[in-house]
Amino acid sequence: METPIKREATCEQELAAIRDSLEILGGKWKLRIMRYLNNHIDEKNTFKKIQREVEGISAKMLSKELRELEINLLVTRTVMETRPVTVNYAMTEYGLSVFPVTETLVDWGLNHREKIK
Amino acid sequence: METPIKREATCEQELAAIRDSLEILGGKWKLRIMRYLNNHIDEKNTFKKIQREVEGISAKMLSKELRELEINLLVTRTVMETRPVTVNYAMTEYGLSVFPVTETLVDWGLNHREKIK
DNA sequence: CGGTATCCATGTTGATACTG
DNA sequence: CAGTATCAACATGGATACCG
Repeated sequence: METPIKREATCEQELAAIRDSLEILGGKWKLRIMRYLNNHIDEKNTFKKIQREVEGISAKMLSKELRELEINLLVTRTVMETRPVTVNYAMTEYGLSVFPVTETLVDWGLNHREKIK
Repeated sequence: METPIKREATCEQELAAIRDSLEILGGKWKLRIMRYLNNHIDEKNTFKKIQREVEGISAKMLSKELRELEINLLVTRTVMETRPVTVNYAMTEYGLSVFPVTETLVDWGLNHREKIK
């Protein structure tokens, strides 16, 4: 179990933290990619396969988004020495930590839809 | 106390709910405006005053964002019959429900910054 | 005061073609 | 297969001027 950390943050730091979170959760594709990977944990998820299954994404965007997810330690990239080469992507343990956050967004969003209808 | 509601949602509905949440939390200004209003509950928060205090926002954007917040029932707009007319904005009770959600974004963001540094 | 209208700079995304 | 390069389209936001 993790040690609970007492945090103090200024208003500006909080806004920066929110920006950081939204940079990952707020874009058009990152969450879709991560949700796909998370629902296909036991499979080999190659670049092509992800592109087929994440509806509408271009190679350019998929490449860019996967690179950013990797830099943020949310996703691993593994080059398989097949012929031709394939590359495998998977969520990291740490990456799974985004899903509880998205749950709160889902809950608020569903409730909000009820509220304003 | 509210009745807990058991929700079932498809993947697409969940993504739509997240989009709804992010439309409000994810933009550049809405959260700053709401945080400002929430920290100045006992004051008259006129258009001009908000524009002065929310750093860098233009009248165009402030007008647009406030209108969207009002439509989403997060903020009230009250025209005061002073001369000249002033308009007063305030968080609604319901609007306060965004702050627990932002807290989870702050927590994840702060933790993430530690993680990747 | 509380906005709206207009025009413009910028960044983000898509389409297509191409490479190792 | 797994990308990159290039160009075009579009959305977002800012600056300025103006109105009731």
